Amino acid sequence: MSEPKIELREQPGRTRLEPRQAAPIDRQFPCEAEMRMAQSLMFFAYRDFTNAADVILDELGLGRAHHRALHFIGRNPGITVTDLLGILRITKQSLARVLTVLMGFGYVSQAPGRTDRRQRLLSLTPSGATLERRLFESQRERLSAAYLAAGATAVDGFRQVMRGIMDESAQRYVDNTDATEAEE
Amino acid sequence: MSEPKIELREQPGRTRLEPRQAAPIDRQFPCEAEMRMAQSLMFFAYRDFTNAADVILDELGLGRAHHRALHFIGRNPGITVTDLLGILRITKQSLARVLTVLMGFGYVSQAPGRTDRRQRLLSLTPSGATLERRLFESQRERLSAAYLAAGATAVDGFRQVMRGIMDESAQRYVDNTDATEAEE
DNA sequence: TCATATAAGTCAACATTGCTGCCATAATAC
DNA sequence: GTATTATGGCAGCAATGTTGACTTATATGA
Repeated sequence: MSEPKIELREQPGRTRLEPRQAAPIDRQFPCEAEMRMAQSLMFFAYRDFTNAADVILDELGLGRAHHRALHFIGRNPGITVTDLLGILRITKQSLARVLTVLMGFGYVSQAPGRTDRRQRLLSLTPSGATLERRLFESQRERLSAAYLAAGATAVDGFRQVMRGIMDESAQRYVDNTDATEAEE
Repeated sequence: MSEPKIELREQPGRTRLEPRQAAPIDRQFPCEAEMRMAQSLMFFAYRDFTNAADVILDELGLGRAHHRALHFIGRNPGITVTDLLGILRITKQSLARVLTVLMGFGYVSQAPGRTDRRQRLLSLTPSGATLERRLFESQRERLSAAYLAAGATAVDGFRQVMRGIMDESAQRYVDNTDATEAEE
């Protein structure tokens, strides 16, 4: 693979630049090649980032959906079911299936809301927090290596671009998280 | 979370400090808060990036798996089934199911290998290329907005970090693609 | 206070996309 | 000529997403 042998109906005519130095950003800024590259980057980075935790999850008979729930409950102790649904963007039924398992194993606990007793505020139990941390550590290794290799400036760029890709409500979420983390 | 308030699961009472300035990166570089943030960034950015194409895929009765195949076949015309399996990291059966549909709709064509006639070299047909481009354009909007807003330096950092997160073979792949695209 | 809206739980049924194991065919390689 | 490789196909299972309908408890507002 890799080399286009036959045809390739796309790229009508590309101007060629000889070398291939640092960053050949000449024409319009986000050129097609860069956008294409981004598609691949998203695929591979997401795949390998999640794979790190999948190994542990497999041992426990859990899946990525459980990890996502643990992560967001861990970051937002006392979150309501509705709010968690809003973050994950899945249906109540999909979340219920996951939460039932997590509560069955004692990783997540519920508490009625203080002001609104219809709510069931979700939190990690000690063992849930331990598991979530274990999953986190499994991803941390790969991630911190990437961060260290790239440097603080690159990490800042990474954060900016990732933030820009997500929709507004997600941006607001990470902005708040960021603020919260910083002041804690 | 970052700060141990009580033990480490929830936080009944948070100590609050007033301000919340720029970026307090003092301690070790990739501090926990940053790693935690990255988990959220990966989730939201991937979710919204793929969602853009999902709308179109739904109309056609296709899924993300079909999009991924179209993307990598489009980027690597004449790729063998084995190589595509290596990129996608799924089983032969999972890919076969997807390819059967794509060939049934006439989006993908096969040709026997020239040197090894066991191979079935995969390429996009004209209509496959059109569809792939349509899917690409749906993601491009969001992505190029993010790129433009962040700027070339940030994009470079984004690329570096994403590359560092993926495993070695994926890094080699994107390095080759990068070189190929740049010189084309 | 009664009507309506909201938070949450639950059931049944279904689709997509992974996986395993097993087997077949054709072509290559030693 | 036998082993290996590239591909294809079948049966069946698991995880996780979906819809739609219905219930219960609680909150809220006219």
